[in-house]
Amino acid sequence: MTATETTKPWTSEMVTADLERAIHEHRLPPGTKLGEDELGDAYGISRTIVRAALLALSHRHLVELKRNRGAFVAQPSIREAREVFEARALLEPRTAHSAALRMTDKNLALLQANIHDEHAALDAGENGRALFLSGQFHVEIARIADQSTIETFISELISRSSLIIALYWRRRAALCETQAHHALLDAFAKKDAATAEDLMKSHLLDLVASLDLHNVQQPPKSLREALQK
Amino acid sequence: MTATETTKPWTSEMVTADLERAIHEHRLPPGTKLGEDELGDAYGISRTIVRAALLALSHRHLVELKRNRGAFVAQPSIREAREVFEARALLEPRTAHSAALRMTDKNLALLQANIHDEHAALDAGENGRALFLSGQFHVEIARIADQSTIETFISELISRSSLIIALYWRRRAALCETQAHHALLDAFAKKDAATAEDLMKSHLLDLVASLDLHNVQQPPKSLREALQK
DNA sequence: AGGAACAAAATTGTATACAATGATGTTAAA
DNA sequence: TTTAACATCATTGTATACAATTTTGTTCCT
Repeated sequence: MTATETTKPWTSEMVTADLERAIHEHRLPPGTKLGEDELGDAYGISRTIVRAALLALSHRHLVELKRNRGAFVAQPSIREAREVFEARALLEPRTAHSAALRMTDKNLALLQANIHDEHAALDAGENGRALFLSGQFHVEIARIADQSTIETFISELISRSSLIIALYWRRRAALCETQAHHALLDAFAKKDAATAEDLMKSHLLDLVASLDLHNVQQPPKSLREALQK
Repeated sequence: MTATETTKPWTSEMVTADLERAIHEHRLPPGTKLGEDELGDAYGISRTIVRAALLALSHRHLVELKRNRGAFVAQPSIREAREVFEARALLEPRTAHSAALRMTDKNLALLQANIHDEHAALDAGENGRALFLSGQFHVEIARIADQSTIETFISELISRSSLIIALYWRRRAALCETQAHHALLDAFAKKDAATAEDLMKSHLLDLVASLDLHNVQQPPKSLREALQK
């Protein structure tokens, strides 16, 4: 895990953020059991704090709590995957539009730095970190649009998308999203809101298209049901 | 409160739902202190469960947790109020569109029953219940659209809207939303998706217009700041 | 051996004890 | 009387003990 015992006094919010990032970066793959004692030992805290963090993550649909069974990194179904991208399609293009109108040089530089860091991570073979940064690009846009409510939703959807990518990604080619992000950056630089909105819309469509959301075998609801013929 | 001691074994989810409804119906107005012992006594459970419920409500922005101070029913700022309706404007019209396409007679009957119940509640002077039902109409549409992810978001936004109405409602006239809901129902009956989308869009605009989101005195961040001249 | 019944262990669910923090009230000095 | 320091009280924060449940392992019977 990320923590040793005697570093700092972890709050439940810090643990939540730490776990969310680990999930987002695929260091904790879908289905991973998150034992309370185990996590408590890792962070040097009691189960009380761990449970608060797991509860928070479950509210964000990043962790599934099974009564009397424990917490597991979520495994979004194909159905859920489609829904997540439907929601993103409703929220993100219009938010990119707003962001373009409010874009400042400073914000532009932030987005540029993000793309740069993602490149660096990819070159260093840190795919998880690259994926995280790629997601942050989208969250950053919502922040620039100055819509914290929508930002919260998008942030959750981005993290869930990372789980979806872990499960349903099919293109073996490296995530060529940087191209799309570059194009968005250009539109932002010109404060071209309409173009930014369109680019975001197609970017999301490309993302969905890069997934295999059809016949992949789904996790069976019950073993019994799965095994009878 | 709603509970006596020896009724049933309340789970944290049940307590969360019960409190959310009480907030939604304005039985717990914005700013109300939600003491842990007090709630625990009311439901006949320990603070452990209460804290889980309060945590859940805080994640939905219906309760504000102040460290070492306790939990309070949220008091959304004007800024937040605008954001909530911005988010609704992005999500709900398109969702109404989808719902119209998938509308069945059974779902139509459900919506009709909802409107009927709201009328009955209004006639009985149960304004809180009417407000709740009015919100449920919107959530129901998302459910009919078969978009559970978006439904979760809309459900949260609806509850937050109830807090916003409690704080910023200005028309003294009764909530004449039923007209808008009736019009929507007609569009749904005809499976007229485009009209449903338009009606939802203007319905939300009307709602915002019925609020006073301008010069109302906002809760000061600090007393000091508020009192120096 | 195969399988059912039972026993043991591990893990989560809940309540509670204690610590930490903040609010309130009182006293004493100026 | 004012005000600061202190003491008391109430409430939340965290850890832990115990109960409930599930899982795993063992034994015994067929």
